[in-house]
Amino acid sequence: MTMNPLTMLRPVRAGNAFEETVERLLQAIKLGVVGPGEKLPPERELAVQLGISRVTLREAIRALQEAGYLDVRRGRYGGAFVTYVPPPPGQGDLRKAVADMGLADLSDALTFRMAVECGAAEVLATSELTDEQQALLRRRLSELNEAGVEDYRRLDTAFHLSIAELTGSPLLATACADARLRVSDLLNAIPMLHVNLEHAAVQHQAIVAAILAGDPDAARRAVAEHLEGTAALLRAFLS
Amino acid sequence: MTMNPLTMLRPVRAGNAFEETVERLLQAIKLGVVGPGEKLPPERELAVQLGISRVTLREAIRALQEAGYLDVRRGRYGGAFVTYVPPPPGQGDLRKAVADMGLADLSDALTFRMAVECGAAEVLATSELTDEQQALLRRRLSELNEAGVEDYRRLDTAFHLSIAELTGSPLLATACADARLRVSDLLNAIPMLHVNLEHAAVQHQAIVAAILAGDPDAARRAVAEHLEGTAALLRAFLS
DNA sequence: GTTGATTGGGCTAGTCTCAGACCATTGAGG
DNA sequence: CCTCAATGGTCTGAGACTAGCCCAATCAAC
Repeated sequence: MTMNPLTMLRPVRAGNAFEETVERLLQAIKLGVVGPGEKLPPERELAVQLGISRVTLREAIRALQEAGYLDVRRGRYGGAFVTYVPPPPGQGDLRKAVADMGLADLSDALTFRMAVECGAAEVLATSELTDEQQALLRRRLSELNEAGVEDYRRLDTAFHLSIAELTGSPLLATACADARLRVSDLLNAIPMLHVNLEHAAVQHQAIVAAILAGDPDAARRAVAEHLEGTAALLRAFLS
Repeated sequence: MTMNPLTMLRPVRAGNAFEETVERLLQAIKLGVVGPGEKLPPERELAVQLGISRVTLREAIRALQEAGYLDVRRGRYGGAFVTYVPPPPGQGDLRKAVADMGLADLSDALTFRMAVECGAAEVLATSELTDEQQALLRRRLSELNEAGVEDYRRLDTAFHLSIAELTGSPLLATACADARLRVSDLLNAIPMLHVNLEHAAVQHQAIVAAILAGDPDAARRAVAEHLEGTAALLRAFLS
């Protein structure tokens, strides 16, 4: 056997459709893809998008409703409205969050994130951006800079994912989203200190500048430095 | 809506379990994870590894048997033996292979591969390698250098995937395997010209050297150059 | 008010998938 | 030759999942 088969012969499906759907919707909610007060697409549409039957989707929505994440209303202009508001960041849950996922998985997730997000930034800096794309990137940055404590995580996620999506590579965008998901619980548990936010703002600025300047190496380094900062922060609060 | 929901609200499952299993096994066979003459793990084991029932696995195996990829034998020391031998590379099918996946998907796959494989090499060059790991890397390289036309693709895959697996990040390894899969049909359709093989050998050597030297930047550049070569080759045969 | 479009709520028949048990075949070792 | 462990082959009952249909509620527009 010349190759390790474990990488290829891994599980075909992660669990049953219901569980996966709950997980997926929860991620969309926690990451703020649909923010507080907004509503999910209509069941019939969403079921198609998720590639599952409406019955299964409804079960998942019902579970999230009972868990307090959604408020479901009938009738025209009804829908499943997000009631979840992200908890105020605090140090309390960090150790628990880490314990939940395991140290090996944490390292895995951070490594993965570093690889794909750096890659995305480099790709984006290499490609020619339209005025519209440049504007989007700038807008995301300024939105993030003006964000309050409430919205910071969501807009931070939006900023990072925009870089991935702008590459035009769905695979890369998905990988970045996946990476973000795997560390989101950790990120939410980190207290947002003023100095850290300032560092992050400078780094975000550097990332955008490098991308707009078409400097792949600088973009990569900027992202690497930024993510390294996050990782260091995690380590600091864990030790 | 502050974020593009299409990245998060994508399909939960790619298809039914049967189809996904056939696909997965076919990939393992075509990539040479289980080479010609070797056999798949026993059904009961494999079903557990793939996270599916034995019934579904058997259906998939039967399909592959009827398609001529496997020879299934009963009794002790029996099993599902791989009969597939990779077809001799040729230019004939390249356009067809590209047409099958579409130009946008091709670009997506190449971009993704560039990002994750460069990332893996950089990560690996950053980490401290044990003697054993260094030896594995060297062995894969020398195996590849001594490979005949028959084994070249398989050993090339093994070499690239080893880099990903040695990072110790399953997520990254899986991403690299996935990326490789998406271009494997293209790679198989490229004729293996002597000059190209020589270039590739030099580049492989450079990649290993950079990793063993612990030079992340050089490792990244070496991989980027190597993959860019492949992409250029594809473009050349397509125009 | 009445209407009609939109949306969630619910039902059913059929298919897919699973876990587990038991049968059939093979071949090395005694 | 016989035995027995390992392996594929088969069946069954239960549960998950689906497609499609119709009902119920809501609210803007008329």
